[in-house]
Amino acid sequence: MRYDFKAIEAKWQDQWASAQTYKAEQPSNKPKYFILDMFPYPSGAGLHVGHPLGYIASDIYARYKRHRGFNVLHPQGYDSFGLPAEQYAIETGQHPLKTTNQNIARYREQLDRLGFSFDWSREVRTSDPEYFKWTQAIFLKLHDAWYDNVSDKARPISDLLYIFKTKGNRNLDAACDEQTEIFSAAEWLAFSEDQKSDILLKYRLTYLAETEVNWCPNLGTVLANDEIINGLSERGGHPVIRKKMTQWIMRISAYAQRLLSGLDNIDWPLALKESQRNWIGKSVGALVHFEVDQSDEKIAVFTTRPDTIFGVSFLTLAPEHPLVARLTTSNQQQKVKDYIEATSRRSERERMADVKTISGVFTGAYAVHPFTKASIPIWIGDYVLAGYGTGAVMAVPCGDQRDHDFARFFNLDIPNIFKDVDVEQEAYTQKADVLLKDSDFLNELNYAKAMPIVIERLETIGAGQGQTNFRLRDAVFSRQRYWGEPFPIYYVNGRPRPIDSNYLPLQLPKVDQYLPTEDGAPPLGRATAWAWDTESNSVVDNSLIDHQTVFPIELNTMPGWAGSAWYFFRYMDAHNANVFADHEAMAYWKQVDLYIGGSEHATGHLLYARFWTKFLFDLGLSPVDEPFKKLINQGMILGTSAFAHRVEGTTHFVSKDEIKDQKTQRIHVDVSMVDASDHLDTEAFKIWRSDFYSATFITNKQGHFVVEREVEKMSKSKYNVVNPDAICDQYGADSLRMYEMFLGPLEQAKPWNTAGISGVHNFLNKLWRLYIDQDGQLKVNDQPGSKDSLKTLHKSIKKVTEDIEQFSFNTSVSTFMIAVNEFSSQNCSSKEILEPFLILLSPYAPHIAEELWHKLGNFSSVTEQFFPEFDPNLLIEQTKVYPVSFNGKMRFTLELDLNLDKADIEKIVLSHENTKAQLSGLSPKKVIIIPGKIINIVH
RNA sequence: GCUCAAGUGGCGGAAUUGGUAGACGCGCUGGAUUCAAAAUCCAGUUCUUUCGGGAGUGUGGGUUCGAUUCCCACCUUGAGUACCA
Repeated sequence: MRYDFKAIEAKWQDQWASAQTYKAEQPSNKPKYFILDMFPYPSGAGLHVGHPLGYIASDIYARYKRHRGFNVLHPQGYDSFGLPAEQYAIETGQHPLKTTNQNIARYREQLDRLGFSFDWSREVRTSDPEYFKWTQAIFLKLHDAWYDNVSDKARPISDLLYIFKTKGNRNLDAACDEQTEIFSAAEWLAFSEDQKSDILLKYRLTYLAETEVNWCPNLGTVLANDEIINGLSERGGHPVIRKKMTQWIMRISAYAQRLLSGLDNIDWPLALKESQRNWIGKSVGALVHFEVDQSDEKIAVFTTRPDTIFGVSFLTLAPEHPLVARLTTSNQQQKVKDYIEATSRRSERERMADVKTISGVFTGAYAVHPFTKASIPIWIGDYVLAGYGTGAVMAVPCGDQRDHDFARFFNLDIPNIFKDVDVEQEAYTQKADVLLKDSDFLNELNYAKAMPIVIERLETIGAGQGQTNFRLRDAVFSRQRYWGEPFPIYYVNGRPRPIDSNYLPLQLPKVDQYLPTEDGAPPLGRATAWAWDTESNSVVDNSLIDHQTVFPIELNTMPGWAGSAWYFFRYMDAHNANVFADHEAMAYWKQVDLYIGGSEHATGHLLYARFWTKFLFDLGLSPVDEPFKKLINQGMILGTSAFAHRVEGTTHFVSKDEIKDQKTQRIHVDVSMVDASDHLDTEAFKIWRSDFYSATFITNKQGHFVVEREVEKMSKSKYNVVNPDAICDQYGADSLRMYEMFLGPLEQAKPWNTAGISGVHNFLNKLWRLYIDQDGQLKVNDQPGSKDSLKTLHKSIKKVTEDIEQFSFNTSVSTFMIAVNEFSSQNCSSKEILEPFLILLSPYAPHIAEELWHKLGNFSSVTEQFFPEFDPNLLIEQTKVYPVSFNGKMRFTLELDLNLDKADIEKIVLSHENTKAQLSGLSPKKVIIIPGKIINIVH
């Protein structure tokens, strides 16, 4: 009987589903293991072969962990709020929920074919009201919390109210807006309710503020910093401009230090930790105040190198700096005005792209050096950014290359404060052990020693203090979109009030169109029933707003990352109606042990999820403060695009090897029309797109039309997408699973090549034929396995176990192939060998393993078996002794099986004549010697 | 510019406390089977060679009896990030 993968796979998928084989136990006495994939956004295009890569890896690991006796939680769900469904709704008027449900159904169908061991009973969808009710509830908790810098954690607003009432905020150290007034307890009590409400907003962990935001006119919404790449939107590549808007904002900056320190204790790829560190951007230094000559003004600068303060030769302000206008002397007035105008005409993007051009202007004013009292010219330069630090720098040309360039360009002083260093040509920017000179009390000190001293002196004379700056900005949380979580907020006198969490979910209202309104309000502004009645605690018609108890509801919705910032907790207790996840369930599952997904979420999702987890931890709602213990980034599977060359301005296509001098354009052709030798099926191509119907082809001498190949990202528009369904039809899910692993290391990007799958497919066929004869009868006996077969088996067990634990799934596939080849040549048909081998194989190719397992007469599932252990005694290598001549000297390289201490080894080795005889039957070690001297002992 | 990662056959890739480089698969070549094809099986496949060998893991050095592996410099590619003071 042939290996009928289609029937086998369908049969076991049904069986597993109906028996709920992969349901996680709860409660359970077993040790837990939580393994999670980044849940997908269900797009209309469906899955391509690149998507399941991470899911296959996590599935192998989940199955392995079950074999090891763990209670495995391996769930899946959908990040189902998002732009594409809304875009489609705008175009067609169809409710995004309908599109979303259709896409989810399609995704599920595709996922099911691959034999994943997901516990679907815990599925979550971020757009499900039963889910987003808790997203809204967590938002309200953030709204009802502030950050206490002293205890270094979030606390409820009620604590803050008590502090205000009893002590005011004078001695309070809390994360808050920059311009927050100081008040006493008495003053607080005298404030009106509106005033109190405004002040509290400056402390809440999610607050409403008018800020400059990144506005994308084409998308009609604001974007967070991580959604912008080079001044263009990540999605769609539309231009983004700065605009003032009132927005909900997450005070993630309060957690900057903890988000940074937390990275030290989690097992994540270095590159990913590095980009989070960059994004958080901690710099330790000092704030220094420079008095301005003949003025009461002070200029504050932030510097990471206060030790170089005696090298300051000028100050530079950003053109947008608020003091610019007041400082500029009358005779410089015009020049400064022209300069500011010129720079403001340049967009942020131009300014960032063009870092070579040096420009600036003198203000005419001078500052006073805090120590030397020397006069320091104040300049304006657009290399200083208004948005970072204080928007002003103390320029130390000998220690900073930008300052150096600026000084040279405008012919300013470059005083040298570094001993034995030449700063004529370029600045000395290292913090190495070079000593300072011409620096008064810092002379003869290095960076490390000078830092604390100079900061202390600055503090003594009141000219500054040590300070730590973070680049991490608070995250804008409002989107002018329909298809997202509504904010549980209504407005009284223009001031936000929370809707009590008992009345959640606040569901999305019906709208006639999904576009912003004519006057620029978000799509929810079109809803006719979008007002909150505080009496009935329900949504009512807008016409009732005149009524005393009825108020307008927030029109923005939450961003895509809201639902994904906590979804891992929901899997622990997916159906709880009273709380986002039960305390006991969370205490058991704790955190995600292994998280697999792409690296594109480095500074978005992965940072926000850590932020929310830390917040929930502070409130005692999470037992852990890091959500993902170990994280692996799977590499992308790339597509191999094909191009046909067309002579420019014609419909003539030229085979790649026939191109002479003609100017040609490359046209993407669908990869399904190209064979393994890169030959295009020209007839199929002609009917593929109507505009190519009359195309003519210049083929090569063999009569073939050769296309050009290139590896690119897999995408519909590049016609290089390979659909997993087609692969399953032709080769089966087990082949696909093994092949995706076989392609290369999990973390690496690698191109897809359908031709290669025949290798693993042949392997599965071979395995089948080895144990099943033509009539479908089992070719297995109850004889014990031969010594060779046992050795093959245990070699495989050892290798596969090591591979899985190190996530080197690609080499395991080779191991299986070698084993089956060896079994075949050993004529191995022992049940004793086959059974453990099937358990070993089942994480990779669960269907065929299950089928053969049952054919062997077993009734329970192969997934319930314990993973086999290897017997080291069967793995003893043969003793090898080989002499090698080197430089006329004789030396010996020995690989011995032994379990002896160094002295014994020496003794044996030095009498190597009968080494082999003496060493057989002991556990493996390696010794490498030259006569008379042991060079290396391998333990 | 900075940070990180990686450079091995025609291709994907193996090989680490330093020990016979190229496992395994694709592709290719030859053979068996077949009327033929598909499928399957067997053999070969880094380059070079006067068939003794010789060279070889991006380049150039170094450490070592021995280096794909460790160290230094450089080149290339990829990823991230960018006037961050």
